[in-house]
This record gives sequence, structure tokens and C-alpha cells, in this order.
Amino acid sequence: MKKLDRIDRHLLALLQQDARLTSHELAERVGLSPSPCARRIRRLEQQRLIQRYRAELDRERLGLGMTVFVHVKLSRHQDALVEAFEAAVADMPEVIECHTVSGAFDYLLQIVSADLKGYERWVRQLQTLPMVNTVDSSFAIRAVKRAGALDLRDARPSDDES
Amino acid sequence: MKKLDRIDRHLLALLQQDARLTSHELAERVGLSPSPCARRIRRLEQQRLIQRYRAELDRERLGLGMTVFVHVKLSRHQDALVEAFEAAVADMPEVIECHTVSGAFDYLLQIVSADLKGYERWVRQLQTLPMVNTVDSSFAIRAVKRAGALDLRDARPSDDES
DNA sequence: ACCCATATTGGCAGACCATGCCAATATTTT
DNA sequence: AAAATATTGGCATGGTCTGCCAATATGGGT
Repeated sequence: MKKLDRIDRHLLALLQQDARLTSHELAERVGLSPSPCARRIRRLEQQRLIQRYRAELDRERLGLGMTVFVHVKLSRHQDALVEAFEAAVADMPEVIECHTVSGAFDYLLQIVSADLKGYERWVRQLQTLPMVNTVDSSFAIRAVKRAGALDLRDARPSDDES
Repeated sequence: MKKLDRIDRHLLALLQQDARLTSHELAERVGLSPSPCARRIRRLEQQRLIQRYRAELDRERLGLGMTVFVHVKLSRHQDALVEAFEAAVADMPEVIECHTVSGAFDYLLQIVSADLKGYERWVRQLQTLPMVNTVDSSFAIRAVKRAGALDLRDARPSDDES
């Protein structure tokens, strides 16, 4: 697999900020002509370094201004229960993000809902899962930085298949 | 401001998953013809319900597989210091997300770096800020769900200006 | 129930952008 | 230095978007 050069990194950085830039605009900014520029982008897509393109919506304007970070501990850690928990969580549309984490808790989740009522509905639903032990809610008061772009300075593609 | 109808919600949901769908493809899926479809999308953009379009990169493949959740407490909460902290954090490219939160800590941050060494560099940098009291790191072991789409069932646009 | 005002729709023409090839240039290897 | 390889830049083609039009659907008022 090829190493990323300065231009590839530049393209990724630009597309991270605005996926609607045309090949011509991108070409100007990185100092290339549109053709090789489009080609490099196609390669980045095929290498899956670019996963997908998506529209980013405004939560506040959509009336989905409530963000909650939830720490969860399970009571039993048998494989089947862990998998059931993760599958259930992945299927809940209110769950924007979920990671297993080190430390005092097993999972950290980010929940988005319209209001407290919606959040309570979700928590109730979560509590019905039998392997859930503790649920610790921390409400987001204000977003200082949201959906920041990845810092590509240290990025080096791992050699996977195509 | 107009209320969102079923088609608007459907369009937002589709574009959240794939911003590269053409007007024609979108039109088919929502049961409309391309023209009004494109028009509705333009309106959603002008209303800023669609904030922007961005390319989503693959952290693992880029060699940026380390995600850390960091709880921060400040020692002094004078306005100037709080603002200085937030400005500093917003300017750090390793910081993907930062929220003020309720509970035992003041801030919850998501950090992405290539490896532990990169993370340590960032923590050191953070510790140089004089108003920082405690820094509590929780390493992400595995992502169960990442960048989930917003659930639009309860979405109702807040009446802002255009 | 009717009619009018408004908003939305569907299709078409022109401009824009992306894709696939070509020869030409730069880079690397032997 | 010479050959092989990879990358570049430009052009023609095809697809997509944009701005208008008349036609249809929607909603309000009498």
C-alpha cells in the first residue's frame, strides 16, 4: 500500500471539511490539475481511507438539542450477554456512539434526544436489559467543539487489502 | 419556518447515510421527481438544517486507531480562564469533540491519536494549561457504534431566522 | 360546496462537473 | 545513462445539477 504524500493528506483534510468541493476547486487548492486530483480521490476511496460521504445535520435547529453521555456497567460479562447488549445498543437510534472503555465503567455512550422526556424513554428501555448493572448519566451543557476533523499529521495507512 | 413533512425527514435520513445520492436516486426513494427533490434539499440547506457535507475517514486504516475519552476538571472557574481553556482545546487538532458536562467533571473530551506516544504528547500539552486541575483518561477499547445517524422521529425545526 | 390565492410539482434546456482515454512528463530501477 | 514504471494534464463524452415554464395540488374564505 502506498504511503500518503502531502497532496493526499491535503485532499483528505479538504474533503473532511467540505465534501462538495469540485475536482477543479480541489485541484487549485492542492496545486494540481483536476484529472490527477480526481484520480487520487478515487484511490483514497478504493483504499477505504474515505469511508463515506455524509450530510451533517444541525441538532439544535432540528430540535434535538439534548446530548447525554452515559456510562454503563454490566453485571454479568458472559459473551452472549455482552453481545446481546451491544446489539441492542447498536439498534437504538438515540445512540449516536458507543465504545467499550477502560476504567471504572464498561461502556461510554453518547445519546441524542429532543428533550428529557425522550431521554427518559430511552433510559427506561435500556434498563429493561437484564445484564445492565449501573447507568450513569452526564448531561452535555454546551458543545465546545463538535465533530472535529481528524488530525492527519501522524496518519500512515495500515497495509490492508485493497 | 415550515414544519418537516415525511419527505423532508426521509431526505435528511438518506443524506445522512450517503451524501452522494443523486437527485434522481433520492427522488425514486422518496417517491417524487428530481426537481422538487432538489428544491427541498436546497431549502434544507438554506435553513441550515443540513450544516455541511463531509467525507468520513477511516481512523483505523489511517493509523489513527487510538481514541481516548478525557474528563477534565478546572481548578479556577473565572470567565477569562474558562474561555482560555476552551479556546486552547478547540485549537488542538487531536481534540475531536469537547463538551461541558454536568456531574463530577467540567469537560468531557474525545481525543484521537496514532498511538500512546501521540496521546502523551497531547496530555502534556494540556497539562501546561494552568487552570487545568484533574485529567482523567478512559481509553476506548472498541467502537460498538460510531457516528450514528440522528434519529429524526422527534425532530421539529426550531424557528430561527433563515 | 365553490372559487381564488398560494405553494408545490414535473419536465425541459443550458451550464457545470465527472469519467475514461491519450500522449507527455517526471520518477525510480537496473 | 537507459529503460521501465508511475504520474500528470488535457480533451471528448456522458451524466448531473440549475433555473425556468406550465400544470397540478393545497388551503382559506365566503
